[in-house]
Amino acid sequence: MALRDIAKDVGVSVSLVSKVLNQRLGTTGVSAATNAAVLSAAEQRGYRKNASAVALLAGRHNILGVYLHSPGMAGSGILEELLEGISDAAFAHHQRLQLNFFSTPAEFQELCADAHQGDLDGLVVGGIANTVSVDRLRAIRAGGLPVVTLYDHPIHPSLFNVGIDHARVTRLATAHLIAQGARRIAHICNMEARHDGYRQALAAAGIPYDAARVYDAHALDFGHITGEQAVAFFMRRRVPFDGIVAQSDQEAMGCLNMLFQRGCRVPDDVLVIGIDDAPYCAFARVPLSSVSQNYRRQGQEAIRLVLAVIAGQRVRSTKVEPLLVVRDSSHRTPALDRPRDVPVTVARGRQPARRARDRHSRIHAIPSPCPSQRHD
Amino acid sequence: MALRDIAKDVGVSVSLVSKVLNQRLGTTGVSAATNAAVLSAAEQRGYRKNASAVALLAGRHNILGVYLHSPGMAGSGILEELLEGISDAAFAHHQRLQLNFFSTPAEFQELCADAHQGDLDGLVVGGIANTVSVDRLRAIRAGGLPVVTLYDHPIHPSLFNVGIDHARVTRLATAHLIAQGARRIAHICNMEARHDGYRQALAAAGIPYDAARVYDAHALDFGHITGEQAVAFFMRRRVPFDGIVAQSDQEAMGCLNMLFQRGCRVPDDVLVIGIDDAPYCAFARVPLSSVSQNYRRQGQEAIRLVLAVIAGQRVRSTKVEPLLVVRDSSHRTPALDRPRDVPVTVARGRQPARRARDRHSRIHAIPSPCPSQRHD
DNA sequence: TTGTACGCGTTATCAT
DNA sequence: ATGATAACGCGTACAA
Repeated sequence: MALRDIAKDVGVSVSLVSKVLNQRLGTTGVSAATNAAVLSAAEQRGYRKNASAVALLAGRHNILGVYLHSPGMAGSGILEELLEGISDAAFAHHQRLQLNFFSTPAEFQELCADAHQGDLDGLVVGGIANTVSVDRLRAIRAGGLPVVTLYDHPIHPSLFNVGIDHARVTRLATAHLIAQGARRIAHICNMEARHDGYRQALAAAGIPYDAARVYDAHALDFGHITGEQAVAFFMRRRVPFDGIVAQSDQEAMGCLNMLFQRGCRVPDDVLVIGIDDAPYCAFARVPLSSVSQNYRRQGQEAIRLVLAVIAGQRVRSTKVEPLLVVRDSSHRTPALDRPRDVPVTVARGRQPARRARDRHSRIHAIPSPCPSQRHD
Repeated sequence: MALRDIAKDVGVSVSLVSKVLNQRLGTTGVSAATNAAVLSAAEQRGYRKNASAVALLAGRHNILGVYLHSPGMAGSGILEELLEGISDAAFAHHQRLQLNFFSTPAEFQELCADAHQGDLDGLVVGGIANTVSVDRLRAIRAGGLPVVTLYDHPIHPSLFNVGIDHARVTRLATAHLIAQGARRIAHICNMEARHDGYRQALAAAGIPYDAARVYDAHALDFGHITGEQAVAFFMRRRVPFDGIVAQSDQEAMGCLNMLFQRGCRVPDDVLVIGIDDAPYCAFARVPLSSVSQNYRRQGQEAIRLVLAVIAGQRVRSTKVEPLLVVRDSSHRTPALDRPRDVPVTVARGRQPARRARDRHSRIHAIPSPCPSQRHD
């Protein structure tokens, strides 16, 4: 099943077969008879190009490295979504993946050493924490390998980035709680950009900012314990609040647990919203509202971007738009007539950004033009 | 940075460089001088083999297809674990991946059509539900492509499988509850094999089987609602129980929710254990005990197996061993002195099967020889 | 309209 | 101990 075989079948030369199959016939053309014969022979023998031969000839490999920092998002579903976006886009462009997970900086550096010498056409680096070495990546880029990162912001001009507008994430969450009637909204603060969004939403609604309603957590403490501590903190100080914008779904779960333990009702007394739209939001004691960061799209964008760089096109770093997913924890009037979340075992389509389990939660996309689609 | 360049540097032939770098010197050997010169030149120029050229020559591609059925395990962490195992093993063997997720049978068939003609050396098919067509896979196998599946049992003799001993999973869970003092253990039944394990554990402890304590769920209803319904079912019928063996962590979460709603305490009144060891077990209202199905190992095994088949070795389908993970929900005396689960943001190592967040939950491996290690 | 020749980078075989 | 040659499958520049 090589060009040779088809050429033999039809009785023409290998190069002619190649031309026909690639439609590289110049100005002249082929005789209709030969054309048809070649095509049918190829069809019949199930001909398929040898990717290695093409790659060898083209000086490419059609392989993209994907280095992901996996800890910090267990169970959040982030990795699944990101990988689905990445694998879909890679497959569509006939790229194979060298997929690697790393935990420690040492592991990351090991991978970088490999990338430097390996047979990769490009590299996508992502995950959550910025535990990677910018210098390593710059060296790789300087060595000629296109690099696309998946971080909040570009970490260097030569390293293109598909980011997330964090201020927008919290702005969306906070504005939603305001729209639901909350006025004294508490906030767990892990990241400055997200804190900005919280304040912007308050300002836009004319609600004064009160630092007493902000609980400062360490930058990487996104766990459920942080949520519990935050609620306990506010209560200990007798700070009244009727809404909480957490920085992760785990934090929000911790908030729920502590609120219930202290006799509060959600959403009746307090509205709660998390970030990430983790799968377990759907089956929390009170189904948890959340802001999805649209990781599937982020993965797709990363592949598109790195391929564009490989192709020598001029590209720019982009950001993807967050999505608001409303469930009971942030909704004053839980709709009894709204169908209950379907079990997650129901098959879900690949194309729609949302999962089938959430067909019944309302999704609010941001209406403004989406910068992440600039290059489509 | 090709062999040619090094040869030019040193002033020898290309083939000699190849021999030196591959240590294929036959019986004769090389002069120490040339040897050193070649090695240092290669080192200095950062020489790296061109994988495409090697693949072309070898008639291989070093690419493995990985087709995963993703729905049904959102948030369980299964996919992460499986993929970490797969990518680790693939990287170790210098194999790249063509990773694809499918939801519907139609999508699966599309992928199969591609595999049939594509540049894959082998195929790993997995996920949870058996929604794949055995015929399609057999056709692919018959076409010469090694196929390894990740299902409960081999679905055809020509398709090797890395499976899970389901009876052992529930046997382990049930025996654990018995060891903790439970005698009237309820059971949610989705799969016959798991039901067998439940009965085996009872029998081994001399506890009579009582069909009234078994709640029959549909084969694919592993969601939290099933857990709620099961508890409600037993209570409605006034069936007494002091333990529940659920069939998933979501089911177990549903059990917890309904038990609390009805005023029961866990673990004081009822012991609860789930299956899968999903990440959210650690931050449930009562940290949830579970049986891990060791998906990381399963992924590693699948790669090993498919490479063995490619290499023409005789292989056999295997099974991986489940691991019992004990947290508070199944433990009569919650140890106050036991450190609380650390937040998941703590970095975790890649090698150990367990996550850092669970460093403090006790893991009970099965002491018997592990069949999955037969081929190591 | 079709065919020939060459080269991508590597390795195995055979010759020197 | 080292070198020359052929071959893997493909695409393209050039020749006919």
